[in-house]
Amino acid sequence: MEERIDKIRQQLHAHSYKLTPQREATLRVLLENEEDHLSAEDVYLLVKEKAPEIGLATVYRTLELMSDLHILQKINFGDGVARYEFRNENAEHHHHHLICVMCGIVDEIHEDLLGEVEQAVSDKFKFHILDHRLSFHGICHRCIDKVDKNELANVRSNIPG
Amino acid sequence: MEERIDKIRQQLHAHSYKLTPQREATLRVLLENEEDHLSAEDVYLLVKEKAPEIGLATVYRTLELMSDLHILQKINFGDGVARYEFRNENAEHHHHHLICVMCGIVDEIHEDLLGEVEQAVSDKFKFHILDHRLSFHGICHRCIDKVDKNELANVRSNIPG
DNA sequence: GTAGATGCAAAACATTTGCATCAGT
DNA sequence: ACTGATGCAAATGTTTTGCATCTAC
Repeated sequence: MEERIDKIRQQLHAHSYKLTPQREATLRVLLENEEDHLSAEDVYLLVKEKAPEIGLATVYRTLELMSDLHILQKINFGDGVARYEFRNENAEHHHHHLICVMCGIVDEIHEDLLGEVEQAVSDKFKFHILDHRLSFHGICHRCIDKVDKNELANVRSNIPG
Repeated sequence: MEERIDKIRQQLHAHSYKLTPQREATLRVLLENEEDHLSAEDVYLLVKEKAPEIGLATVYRTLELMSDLHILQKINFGDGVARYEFRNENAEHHHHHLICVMCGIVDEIHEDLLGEVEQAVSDKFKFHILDHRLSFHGICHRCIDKVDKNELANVRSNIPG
């Protein structure tokens, strides 16, 4: 935790930005909830518990800055709010998501599934791929036993655009 | 074109909705621009040329209704606006997109690229897949010759969340 | 006539921006 | 003091909603 904060501090200083208390508090919230794909509003509410004077705009500006510096990745699951997660600087592309239409939980897949697919797309369409986005919408292992056939039609409508 | 309108009329009637002139005009705009992934605002401006009295809310309500009936698919490329395209009721899943970071054009891939990948994900994570979203961000064949190395760093920032 | 559909304006929502103030060097 | 960062409020942009009116059967 502390090493990661220190490393980000250095990255900020390298671009002559400061790691202010607000920025640090925001980053700590994200680090403590790394599994959760928080929205700006989520982060704001959690940061407010520790630093009640912080403003929503500062949270947005911090998230924006961290995204510009490639420390965070802004992601969009189609539900109308942006979410943020740490970038893995080793991975060439960002990872994939399993989104459960029953409980809404988002799991991550870190395997690179698309090597061959990218090659095929690149060849066939003469498209130079820089990155990709892949998500699966369905029912997670925690919910699969709770589902009956009648429900299936309804949960399908939880798949966003 | 007319057959497709007729078919949609029947689908609407089956749910006791009407194909009003406004809805028909909206659908015709979408049919005439099927390649273009129009936003609600885009549709509104185009419909207004034919039916100037139409309101933006009606366009939104029509797009929403068509999405509920699975006639349209609402999609989100992460640029802050929803876009709409016709669903292919034969295809099990929706198709994939190639998004050019230079010119912004969105091409479609209709091949099913993910059969094996889905099987692997399904087995490994015990996740029951209902649908997936896959998009590639990169440089299309029309732009590839225009790019030089200096630009590459800049266009990367056009990849959204 | 009744139920659904429309247009307009207002509201809602996420996000961004202007600006005066504040903090660290 | 200077530069960047903050908090607040106002502005923005997209989408939704309330409501009175209209339309089609």
